[in-house]
Amino acid sequence: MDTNFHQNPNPNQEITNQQFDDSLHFEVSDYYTFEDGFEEDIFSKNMVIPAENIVNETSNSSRVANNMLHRTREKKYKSQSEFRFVFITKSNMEIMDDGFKWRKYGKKVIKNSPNPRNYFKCSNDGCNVKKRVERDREDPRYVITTYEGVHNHESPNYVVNCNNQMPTHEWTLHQPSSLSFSSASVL
DNA sequence: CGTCTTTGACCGGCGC
DNA sequence: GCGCCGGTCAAAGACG
Repeated sequence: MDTNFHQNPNPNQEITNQQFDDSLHFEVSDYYTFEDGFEEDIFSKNMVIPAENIVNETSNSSRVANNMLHRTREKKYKSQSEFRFVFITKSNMEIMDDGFKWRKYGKKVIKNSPNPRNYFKCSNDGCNVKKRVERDREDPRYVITTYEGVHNHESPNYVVNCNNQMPTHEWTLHQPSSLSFSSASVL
């Protein structure tokens, strides 16, 4: 499966393994892409967790990922061809700089979840990419971000101030440092 | 004053 | 048909 990195969570910055202040630190735990027919394949095979390549906390992150995937499956999408991308991070921040500018258009309390789900659209004219951000209902240390669609424009060289919570931040991978967003995928 | 967020209302899908 | 639920809209407010 060819997974391009149109959704690299932070395309403007290099991925590093440096240590940072805890308040700026989060870990990339899992991410998944969904393309035509692929979602069904995952479930019929009880899915494979790619996170083994990314973190060493796979037992917990896998559970979180499974919860999300099942929730994702429950949802009916307008078009099977829409690109979907689930990104799970361990972070004390909910709104992270992913290199794009987003406009919040909704917030919803989800049944059986103590944490609300936030809805965003890409601010770029004519770009219909959406994302949903919520904390995992069972382990609020994890932030689950679901991207839907493909940007029809380049990522603006734009640093989001994250509601003044932080000036900017770096993405840090638990391990290994050589992970490439363009090659990792669920297969 | 322009931009962004908040939040209640509304809508459609789905199960019963 | 009805109620529940998640997703979206849009008016009003907040903020710089």
